Order: sequence, then structure tokens, then C-alpha cells
Amino acid sequence: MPGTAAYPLDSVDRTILTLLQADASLSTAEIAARAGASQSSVWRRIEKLEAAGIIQRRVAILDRKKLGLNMMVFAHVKLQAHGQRTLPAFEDAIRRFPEVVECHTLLGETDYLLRVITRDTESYETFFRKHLSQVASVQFTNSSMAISEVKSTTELPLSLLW
Amino acid sequence: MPGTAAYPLDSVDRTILTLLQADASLSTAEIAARAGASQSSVWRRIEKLEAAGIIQRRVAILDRKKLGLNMMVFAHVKLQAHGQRTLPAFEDAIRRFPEVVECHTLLGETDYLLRVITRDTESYETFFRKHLSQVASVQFTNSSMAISEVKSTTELPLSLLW
DNA sequence: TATGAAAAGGGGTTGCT
DNA sequence: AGCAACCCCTTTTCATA
Repeated sequence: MPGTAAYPLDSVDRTILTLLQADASLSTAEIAARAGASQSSVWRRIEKLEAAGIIQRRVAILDRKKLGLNMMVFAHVKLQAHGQRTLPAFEDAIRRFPEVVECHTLLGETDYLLRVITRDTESYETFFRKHLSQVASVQFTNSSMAISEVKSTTELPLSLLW
Repeated sequence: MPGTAAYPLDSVDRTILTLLQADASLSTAEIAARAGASQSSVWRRIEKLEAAGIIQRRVAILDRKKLGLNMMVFAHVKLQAHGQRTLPAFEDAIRRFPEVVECHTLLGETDYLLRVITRDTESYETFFRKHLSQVASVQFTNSSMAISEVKSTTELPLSLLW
């Protein structure tokens, strides 16, 4: 049932999720101390949260600019006619482009919002001219380069829930 | 020096980064096997990559919808006059809103792009009316609800670099 | 079905070469 | 960088509620 947790989350679960989405390298012992439960209990709860898919995965977040990926662009894309195969064809192409790290379907004026990461402006233009704009059914795009990050986190606002 | 790695990355480092940004729960032994290096060497390289800030942090990615955060909105925001204190004031407010998980400065028509996550449409409207639109100097906003995710990853396209 | 205590096993961490 | 020892944390077992 989407929109509802598969099982109720108590305060120990909430502490686990809050801590792990901030720092996935915490030991179960450290989490247990802060959550007020035993180490083995916390370990089992984490397993359940992973099995339920509430914890999707653990990842390392890398520094884009330190690696030389200096260009980030948000591109709105609108497609032409919405035939039966237009959307799947576009979406398959998108999934194959490594430059596109996110693609969201939007309600509103444009059909898609893409987050595109490349090395620099030149490589973005190459991507745009040779790949993105070549995908059939793209009507128009509106690309905006991201200049600075005021805020950026992968942490969900769990405080809104509890 | 932004845009350049603090030190050159060889193929072992590249393998480490590629694997860890996909799955941060991999053991150093597993990474070592795939990278063709010893376990302790891989461990020390990871420490160096963390010290250099190339690996920023390790986090757990949670399932937004399973937790009941069903609403995600991308909001373009344009400010009024750009006085000396207009931007910092807006940015400070943004950083305090838990609903705003990302805020990027954009080159182009609008000033900012926000990614906002809330429980549902009602809670988004409350956030928008009582918080976002109340921030002084907001001239206009353009909010688009995200309907579905075609692609979404925190993995940087390292293949573009090497 | 979930818990805490404790044993067993594997991997992170360190010193040495 | 690699090897090996050590220590800590993950994982399992067991007893209890």
C-alpha cells in the first residue's frame, strides 16, 4: 500500500531511520545507545526496514566538483504528440544517458524535468546537441545551469511525519 | 582547486568510487577483489578519499512514498529587487524549512529551483501559503508536482571522466 | 512475535615489512 | 603496497516475555 508504511514505526525505528539517513556508517551499537534499545534489537529492526524497502540502499555521496563534474543543468523537456510509444521511447533513451541522473514526470507546462551532470559547458552542449535533442518527439527544452547550491540533502524530512 | 581532484585517481581509486557510490555496504575485501588490490590498501585509499572530501559521506536512502511523503514539488522562485541582504535572507529561510531538501541557484529566467517534499497536497499548500510565499522578496513562484520518477540516482556519471 | 544477553564469525583497523 | 594480528562490529544463537 503506497503512502503507508508496511508496518507501524515506533520511536526506535524513527531514531534508526533518522540516524542512518544522516550517517549510514554508524554502528548498531551507537544507534542502540541513542535509541534506547539493545544492539541486537536495533540490528533486527534495520533488517526489517531493509526487507520492507523503507531503507532502499546505502550509498556513498561523492563531491561532484572535486571530481571535475563542474556542470549541472536542470532541463525542462516537452514532447510533441503523446502517442502510445512516444513516452516509453523517450524514457528508455533517457535511462541510457549517463549524463542524466534524474528524470521526473511533471504535472504542468512541461512534461519532464531532467537533472544533467557533465564535465563542463562544452560537454553539456555536445550532450544536448548530439544526444538529448536528437531523441525523437522532443518538442522543446529549456535548460538552466545550476550555479550554486544553497541546500542539498538526500535526507527526507521525517520531522513532518512524527 | 575546484574542478580538479586533490590528487590523481588511478584505476583502483576509480573502482572504489564506482562501487561505493552504488553500494556503500560493500566490504573492503569485496572491493579489493574487484579492484585488484589488497584489502588494507583499499581501506587506506577509502580513508584518503574521505579525508580529501571526494567521498563526502555515506547515507541510507529511504523510500519517500513508503514513509508517507507522497508529495514532491519542484518550485521555481524569482525574487524581487536583489538588494545586498535579499539573497542571504531568502537563503537562510530556505535552509530552515525542512520541506525544502534542495535549493539551487539557477542561471536564467528564475533565481532558484527548489525541491520540496511534503506529506500530501494539503500540507504542500500549507507550506506554500504560510511559509514559502511569506518570505520577504519572493516575487513569484512556479510549482510543478512530480508525478513519477523515470530515473533517479545519487550516482555521479564517473564514466564521463575516465 | 519481539526482546536482551552473549557467543561466534567476519571485517575494519593497525603495526610491521 | 601487502601481510598478519588484533579488535570491534555484525550476525547468530539462545532464553525469556
